[in-house]
Amino acid sequence: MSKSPADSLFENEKEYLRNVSVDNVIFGYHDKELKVLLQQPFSTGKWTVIGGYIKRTESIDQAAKRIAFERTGLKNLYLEQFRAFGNPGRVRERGFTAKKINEMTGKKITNDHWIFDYFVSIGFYTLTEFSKVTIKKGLWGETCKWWPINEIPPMIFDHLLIIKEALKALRLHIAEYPIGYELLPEKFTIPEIHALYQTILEKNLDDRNFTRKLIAKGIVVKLKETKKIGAHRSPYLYKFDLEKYMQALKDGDILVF
Amino acid sequence: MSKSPADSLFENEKEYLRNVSVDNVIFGYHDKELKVLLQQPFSTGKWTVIGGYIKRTESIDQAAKRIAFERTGLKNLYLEQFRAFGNPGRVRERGFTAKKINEMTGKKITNDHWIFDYFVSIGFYTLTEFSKVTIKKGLWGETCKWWPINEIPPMIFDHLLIIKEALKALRLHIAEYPIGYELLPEKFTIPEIHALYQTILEKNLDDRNFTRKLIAKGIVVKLKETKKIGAHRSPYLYKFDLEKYMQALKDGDILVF
DNA sequence: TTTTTATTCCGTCATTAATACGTAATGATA
DNA sequence: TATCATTACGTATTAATGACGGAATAAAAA
Repeated sequence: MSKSPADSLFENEKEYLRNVSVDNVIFGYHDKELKVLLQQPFSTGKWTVIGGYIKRTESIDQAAKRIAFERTGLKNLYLEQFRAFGNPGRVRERGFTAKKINEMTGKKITNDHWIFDYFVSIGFYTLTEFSKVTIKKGLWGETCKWWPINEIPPMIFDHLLIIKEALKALRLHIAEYPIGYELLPEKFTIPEIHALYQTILEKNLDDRNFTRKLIAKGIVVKLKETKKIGAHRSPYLYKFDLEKYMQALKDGDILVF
Repeated sequence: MSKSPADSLFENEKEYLRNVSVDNVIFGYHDKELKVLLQQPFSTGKWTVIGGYIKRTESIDQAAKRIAFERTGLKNLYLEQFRAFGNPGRVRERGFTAKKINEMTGKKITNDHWIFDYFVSIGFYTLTEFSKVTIKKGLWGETCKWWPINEIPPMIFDHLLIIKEALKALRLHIAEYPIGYELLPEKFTIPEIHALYQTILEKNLDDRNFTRKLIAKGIVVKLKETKKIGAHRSPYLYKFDLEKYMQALKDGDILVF
């Protein structure tokens, strides 16, 4: 029988903060598909987002980054905090009792131990190219896979709500800050970036108006080259104007689509 | 020597969650002034926002509401969660040691007890009419008063950052959701609501354009009456169209000023 | 008493932004 | 050879925004 994260938390209880955790909603984009990385830690059939505990020596942002790295292998993921979740309904381990923990770890605790209280979870989200990610198995060999955003399996506790809130936050975010630099190749076509926005916002955007606005903001620059694809006519290639892109990332620049 | 909140937390450690707390930034508006409610819990000279701990039986939203009520006496305050703060720098009680706690409470604990780890704090803000509030002293008789938003005294830990982030969130919020219903009398004048927006946003808004946009949204309705004030000509009175106001509160309705 | 100033109110105009379509050229497919 | 999807460029209408002009009133100042 494999050990669960809660055992580990309990065994290393001096290393982690109590009653607080981090939950990362890791979105992945690739070829007109938006997915979310989920894991199935126990054999309950229920899935969870990529969560973990906070070490007493690290900040919540560092914890989120570490936890995301442990699953995706990606350093420098930008994780945006969007909300905290906390109510008495979200107890970590319904199946656990003081007796069971005593059998498993040899530790004697009472039923009013903090491990039986609920955990407040700080929600973060990020967006990456999912073909770049090699999923790493967790310490307890959990199943872990990408799920399309519209086919989410049964989730534990309030994790479906967490995903929905994260998606809402992501969509609000891209109305003010540009995306694409980590998601598209260095040189990309207008149809590619158009599909990216349409997929994430899940709505059709008039191609002529979309292009006009994007170019008006100055964050994309047209190149002389075209992309040689077998199918159809060769579309022009564009690249981001890094300076303007970073400026817009920093200060925000409302993009209404 | 009065007891500190930490003593109480420690004594009632079965009642509260560990390593998590709530911090409420309570903004108060009255007569063209925006203030924030702060308390000075210990005689350190430093001030804090209105914080407290989360009971294991309540949600974080309920905790925020209870904590705000304990200071202001106001039920039904709407508190909006805006961010969580957590890094190893924000230890609650620098002055406390295991020895000191043992002397004060008789409890024997070690220096790696969770009370010495940092607390993740969930930040909430609210906005009220500060002339409606009768400040209640806390259990430990802390000094508690309203401070103008531009004259914040020295704050503990990252509490100045918490106020600044809350103010940023508040200003973003009123760009999408109406305010005023809890802040203005039932019947109010255009100059009054104009001053409210100008004060909170801390910028001048063209009065003609402001009025035009407000009326275009339909959330205010002109009345036949005028306000009989001694000074100057009698301005018309307006009231909120509650139905449209609540609709805008629910769905959001961008108001660019 | 007359002039000045502050307050409240209503209105205009130029500019910019948003929305909704039209259509031609290309090359793959039927 | 005809059809269709893809890419690209353009325009017309409507709506929103920002910057001003100025009149009427009444209090305050001269």
